[in-house]
Amino acid sequence: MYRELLPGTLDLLVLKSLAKGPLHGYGIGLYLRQVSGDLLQVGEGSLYPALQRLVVKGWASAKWGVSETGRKARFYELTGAGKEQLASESAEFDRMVNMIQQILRTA
Amino acid sequence: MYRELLPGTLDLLVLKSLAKGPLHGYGIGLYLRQVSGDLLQVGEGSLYPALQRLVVKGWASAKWGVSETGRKARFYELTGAGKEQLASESAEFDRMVNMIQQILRTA
DNA sequence: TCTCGATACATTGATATACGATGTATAACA
DNA sequence: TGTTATACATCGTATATCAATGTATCGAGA
Repeated sequence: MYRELLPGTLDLLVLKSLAKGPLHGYGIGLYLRQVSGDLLQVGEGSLYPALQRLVVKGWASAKWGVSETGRKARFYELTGAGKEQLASESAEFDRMVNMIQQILRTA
Repeated sequence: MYRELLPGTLDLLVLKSLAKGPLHGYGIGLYLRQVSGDLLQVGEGSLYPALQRLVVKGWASAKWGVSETGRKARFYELTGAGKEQLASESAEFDRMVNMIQQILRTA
């Protein structure tokens, strides 16, 4: 079983990470770790494939740049379609969760 | 992408379905469909493997019986470990969801 | 100056999951 | 008699996550 993460939610979390502006992969990992209070530690073997998926689907674009620390880094940025995807996938997630929690709470 | 179901939650939903008493596979499918207001339609190709998993892990036991309609049917029942699993997995799900929703709602 | 830790990229292989398609069989009912 | 609903199950495919591994660079401190 997958433990670290609720399966199927990684792409959504990455989309959200990019919502405030471009970030490189490593930065996304740090961001998620930070906003989750160290609960989420997304491995690179999960994160980079996820970023590839977003680019392939046209939800993010990637370009090389220089990180805050002066290092070469690949920056990912949400496209217009990516912003729409974030909104709809987020709503869908809430819908799913509400349904499941309702079932779990029925006596 | 998986659409019908939030991945990783099927076993939890099946455990919950069995919480009120023994059920056969077909009955679980009907139950989930009913309590979700027709939103959830778990296919048999998902459901039966899930039941096998629960049995293998010792969370459910299976025995042949006769259904309400007089048909031969395999009834699944929660074990003690299964009840514990339902409780802990349910709590874990809530924990995960809270974390994700908190992240999604940060400005 | 050399080494080490942190930063940053990425791939590979193992494992698990979900789903559509398919196949079997029986009971009830029209 | 045939059709629908019930009930079991498996197979192949697509997808996802994760652990492990590999490469390279930068800055700080020994």
